[in-house]
Amino acid sequence: MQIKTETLTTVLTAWMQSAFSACYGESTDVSGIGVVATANPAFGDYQCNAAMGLAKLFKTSPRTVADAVVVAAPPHPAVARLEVAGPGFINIFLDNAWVIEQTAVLAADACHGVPQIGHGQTVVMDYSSPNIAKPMHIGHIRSTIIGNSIDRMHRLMGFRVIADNHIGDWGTQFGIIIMGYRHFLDRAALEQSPIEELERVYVKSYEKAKADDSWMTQCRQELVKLQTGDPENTALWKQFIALSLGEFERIYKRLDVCFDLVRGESFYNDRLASMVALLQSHGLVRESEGAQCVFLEDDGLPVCIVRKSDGGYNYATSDLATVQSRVEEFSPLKIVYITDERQQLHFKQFFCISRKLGVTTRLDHVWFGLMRLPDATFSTRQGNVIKLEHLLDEAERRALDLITSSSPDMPEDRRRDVARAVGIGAVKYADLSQNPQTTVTFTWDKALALDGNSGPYLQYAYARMASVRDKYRERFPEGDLEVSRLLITEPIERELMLKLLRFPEVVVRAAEAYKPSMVADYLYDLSQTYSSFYQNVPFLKAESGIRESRVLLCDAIARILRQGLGLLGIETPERI
RNA sequence: ACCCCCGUAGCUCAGUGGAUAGAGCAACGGAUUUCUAAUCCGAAGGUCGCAGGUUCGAUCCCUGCCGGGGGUGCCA
Repeated sequence: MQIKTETLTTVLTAWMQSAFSACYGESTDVSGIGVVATANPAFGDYQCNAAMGLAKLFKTSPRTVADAVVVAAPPHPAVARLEVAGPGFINIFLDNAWVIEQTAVLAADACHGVPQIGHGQTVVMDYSSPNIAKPMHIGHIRSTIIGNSIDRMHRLMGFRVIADNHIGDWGTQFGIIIMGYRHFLDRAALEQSPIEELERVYVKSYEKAKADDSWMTQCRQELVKLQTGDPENTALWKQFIALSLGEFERIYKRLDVCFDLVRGESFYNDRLASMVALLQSHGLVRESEGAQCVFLEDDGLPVCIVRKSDGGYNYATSDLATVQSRVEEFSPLKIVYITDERQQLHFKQFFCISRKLGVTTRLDHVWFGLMRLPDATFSTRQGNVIKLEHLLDEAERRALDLITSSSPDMPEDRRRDVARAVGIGAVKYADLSQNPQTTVTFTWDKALALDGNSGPYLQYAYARMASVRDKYRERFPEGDLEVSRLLITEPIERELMLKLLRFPEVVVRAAEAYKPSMVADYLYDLSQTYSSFYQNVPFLKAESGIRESRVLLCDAIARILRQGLGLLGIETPERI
């Protein structure tokens, strides 16, 4: 079986490069010559701007270069004509029959033209990674949602993805929690809401530790007992994990996020000592103030502690051991970490040390900006956190209100189901449509927007497409879309087809840039154009032939929109 | 002190080394006997933080400055 790896842009780029070669000889370096979609249809569909840059090299004018390339370009089935414009732009006009044919091919393809560039390769994705004994709040949604979307994009491109939820189940906080649990626990509250109660005792114990040195010392002792296998503390620790995972799982189910592995940091505990030994054998470790350190000043990075003066290990060591384990077990092409921006230095350090140990696997850190509240930075201790479940509940409630008023005839259970999809879709889209690297200022109205540039706008557009298809079947039972073909009778139909043909490269570029927002942007733009089409051009009332073409186009857009929203983890109800 | 992000319409944000910088919200004027008005159409809104530089061409790349956020050896 042949694996598709091309997109429209790569096809046109290769062709344009061959035209330059034909014109200026095989020895000319054409690797920098590219093709981009035009901003204005007056300038064609795609354009090549290379003539301007190369004119100096060829010691002639840009227009002369462009004219020569246009003449030398071999015929291509996709290209109707070329035009030289302005200072030396080469404008490419695609052939209508080819556009129609490719749209039909794209719509029928299971992956909708997305190239299978990951075929036969494995990627490990490390995202979400909440800490045990702490509730998930709105700050945790970004890693989960962004990571999951990047995960989905890679799967669509044919990668085997190992999504690993690297739970924070080890570390100094457990001494504090154990002390809190022993002294402050309210059993009834634990029954009611386990994580909230665990967090409460943690915060109380933490406050006491800050003020009371002897309490802090006892916390450390409990931690040491846990780390040395004390049965009682180990049992407590396991209980904390079980309680937390149960609550996390409930949220993941609502968000439709699932992992292939849930391995906490503790999974790698027995590798920590040997990891430090390995670092030592590479001559990377030096003792400083009682701690084992890797100095990275030659790489322009601050020192990294791999074993504390008390003999404990910290997260750099743990992450190094985790890489080692993942490389051994999965032989991945790359390992991708999705965390907030505060961890950039940590990842630079441990990636650097990994390379010194000879790890050649590509390691990528995808970071995103913090979530803030309009008036304050929010933190657990200030008590101004918004729990993730509260956000999701509120989203579904608002969506239900809207559906109840706009579709009063819909049965109750169905209305709830749609409200769930729309509410969760609104929350996800609000996050994914923004450039990940900017700080998000959380507001309820933005996170739960149901109109304008929002998840529900896209879902609504989809529901209308589905409705068109169903209405067609209802009113024209004798019609056969299978044997009908696409036509271009209005400029907006061609515009829509060209947008559909861009879907594969949007997915590839978004995945490579780790930016789901690029997919969101594309889908919103597509949906806007569709809405205009829908509003201004009759489908079912058009004459036979044109009617079938428009219904087919509508169906093609629906398929792409459904797949695209799927990449964002957003459902597409058939009715809203 | 140093390092990393951000600064675009009143507000929230897209955007790309290319031709006339775009959406949403808010505000203004229209459209519903019609395929779902959660929509569409129109008008309005900009020294792309400031100043230099590179380039045929810079909002985008480089340097400096100003403003905001984050980080910097024993938390993760």
